[in-house]
Amino acid sequence: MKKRKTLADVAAAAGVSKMTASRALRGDKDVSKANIDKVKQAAREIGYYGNHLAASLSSKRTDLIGVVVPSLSNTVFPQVMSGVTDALKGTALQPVFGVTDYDPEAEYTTIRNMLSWRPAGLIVTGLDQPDESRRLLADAGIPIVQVMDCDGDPVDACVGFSQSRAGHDMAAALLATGRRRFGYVGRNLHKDLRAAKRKKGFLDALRSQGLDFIDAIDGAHREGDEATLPAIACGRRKTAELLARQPDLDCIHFSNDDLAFGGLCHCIAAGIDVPGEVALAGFNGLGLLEGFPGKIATSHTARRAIGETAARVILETVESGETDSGKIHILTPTISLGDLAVAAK
Amino acid sequence: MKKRKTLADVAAAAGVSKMTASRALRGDKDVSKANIDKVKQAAREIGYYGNHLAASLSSKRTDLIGVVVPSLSNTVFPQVMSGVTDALKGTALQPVFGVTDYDPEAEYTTIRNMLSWRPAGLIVTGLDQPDESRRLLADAGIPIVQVMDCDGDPVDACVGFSQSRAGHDMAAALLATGRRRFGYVGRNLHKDLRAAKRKKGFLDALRSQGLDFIDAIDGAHREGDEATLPAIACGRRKTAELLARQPDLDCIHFSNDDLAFGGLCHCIAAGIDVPGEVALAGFNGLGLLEGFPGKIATSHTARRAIGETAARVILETVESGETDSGKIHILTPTISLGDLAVAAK
DNA sequence: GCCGGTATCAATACCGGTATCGCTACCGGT
DNA sequence: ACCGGTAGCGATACCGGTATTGATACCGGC
Repeated sequence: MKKRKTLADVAAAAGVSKMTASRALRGDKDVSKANIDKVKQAAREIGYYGNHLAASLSSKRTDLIGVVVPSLSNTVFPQVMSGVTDALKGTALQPVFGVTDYDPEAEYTTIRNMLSWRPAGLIVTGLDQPDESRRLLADAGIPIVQVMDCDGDPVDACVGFSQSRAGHDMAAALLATGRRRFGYVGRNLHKDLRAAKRKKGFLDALRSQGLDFIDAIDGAHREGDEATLPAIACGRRKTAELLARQPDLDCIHFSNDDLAFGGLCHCIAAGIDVPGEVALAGFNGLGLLEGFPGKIATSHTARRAIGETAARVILETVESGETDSGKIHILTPTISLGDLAVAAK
Repeated sequence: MKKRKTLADVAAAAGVSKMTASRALRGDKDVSKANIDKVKQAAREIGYYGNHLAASLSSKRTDLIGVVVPSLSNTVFPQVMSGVTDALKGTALQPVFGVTDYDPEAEYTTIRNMLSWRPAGLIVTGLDQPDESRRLLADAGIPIVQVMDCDGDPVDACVGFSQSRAGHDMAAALLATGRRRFGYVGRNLHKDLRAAKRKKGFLDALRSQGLDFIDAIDGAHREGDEATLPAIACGRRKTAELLARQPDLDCIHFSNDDLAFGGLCHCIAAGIDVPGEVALAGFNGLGLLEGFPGKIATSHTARRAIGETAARVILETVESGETDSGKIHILTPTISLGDLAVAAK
């Protein structure tokens, strides 16, 4: 294999100094048109493509934006990532993704690792990082945007919505349709803190009416198949379990739409009328539900927009050269009740 | 903001030279236990976390593996990414993702950009990069793994399956159940080359029996809503269109499961018996279909395993220090016909 | 014809690490 | 007591770019 081309090679080929070559390729001024052409031509001929490592080290700037998400299997996060990617398209900035698997330890490592690339900004999921991670973020000296949640104290900027209020509002909406006998199906709640917040918000609303979940499957146990089982299949199985124990529920709240859809699958298969006999409520408003004939209740969250806004916040902060981006952007989810509104008891 | 801590700061705090500090932190040998402790202690105290830019530039090695995928909205790719992430967990290597939106131009830019970070290896989707991109990959001097497809000539290694054979086999399986009047629904086929290959393979199998698609919606036109409409809703609408034009089809092949599921949604809503009146066949074997009561035919592709294998190939090549990883790994999809086998005419 | 100003380029000093090599001190063997 | 070997550490030279400063030539104005 031939040795990698360096800027010096380009400069030599073009008959100018390294510095002039560098300026020409970056579109800096102070280079004559003739030399710009010569350099670009030379670069193309020898197949030069630069070295970000050296460039960034030297200039103390990178065009990287770190994005830390907990998971790739929940489609919500790829959608946030899409939003970020889109918003950054056409700019000099470039996203780099990291996955934590809902593990705070892995999150700390990932953040640290990202910071060691000296990114221009960081987007991380959630507000509830452990102290150690928080300190890392706070001291990084770059714009930090925490997304998906706004119940708490952001390190810097924040784009999302109140998870607990989202849960609360959904409960209120369901209560308004006359439902009283609630069940809950969740998964990994010990790790998915935002889902836990929604559950809590939901529960608070129930309690304010003197109600409670009649039964709940959190899935904090049985790690094994939890991890491997696709969410929909998991939701289906757990719904079957729950309804076997409590056949007279009139509403089941799920921690998200995947599980809820699984629940719907069970009901269809078992011949249970939804929402006649039992109403199902998920969370997120996945595209999946849009095309599907049977409707369930859900909250539409603006994942894509959250990603886009987060990216834009960083972009603006970087461009304006400010130190503090510290704004809070709230994108409240909108509830849709599916066929439930019509079927209100 | 305080100035970023450098290795020199750590060294000073620990009372040793930069070099000793560097070695201690990296776990190199030739450092006394006492000094290792002192340095690590000092690093923790002042909150040092290294600078990958400098380290990589100096050592001429990075622990980055670039992963280039066409899209994040097709869940298949996040799944491949998940596989890569998992396989790399616990190793020194770290994935970096890039998205091309099925645009060859963007793909070229992304590859170039990734290479300029001097990654340890590259995973790219597909075999059909334009010449310019191919040359870039071939000359990079690092292990390259092309994934998801193996119809063609890989630059280096290759992990996937034959897209056209997959199409062919599905057609054969459907023909064996007695279906004869085929329709096709696809989306973005002008960009999604692999879906186009599957369609071609499918069509070849039909033609070998003297058959053809009676009607097909490719969706190469009407860019507008193509892009924004969720895949399932899109599949539903197009299926409605197709069946309106050709009510007597006995089988519709879709370019993937999302569209196929959309088709199923339409049939359910329209009261069309699946697979009694018309059989539906998708591609990928999404988890979505597993929990769902109504079954359609599909090919299960091992996305996760493809990601894992690709990562492992790079890992092994890097560790063994070989120049050429050049193996071809085939993970043939398995066809499941859903309720179709039973309902065979 | 002299002068300050501007356009263009080159030389030099880093950026923050790591590779390399040399030096010292100390070890056991004879 | 002498010697080769090795463990432990530090000085120095890079890695491949960019910021900065300095040098040169050429310009119009007086």
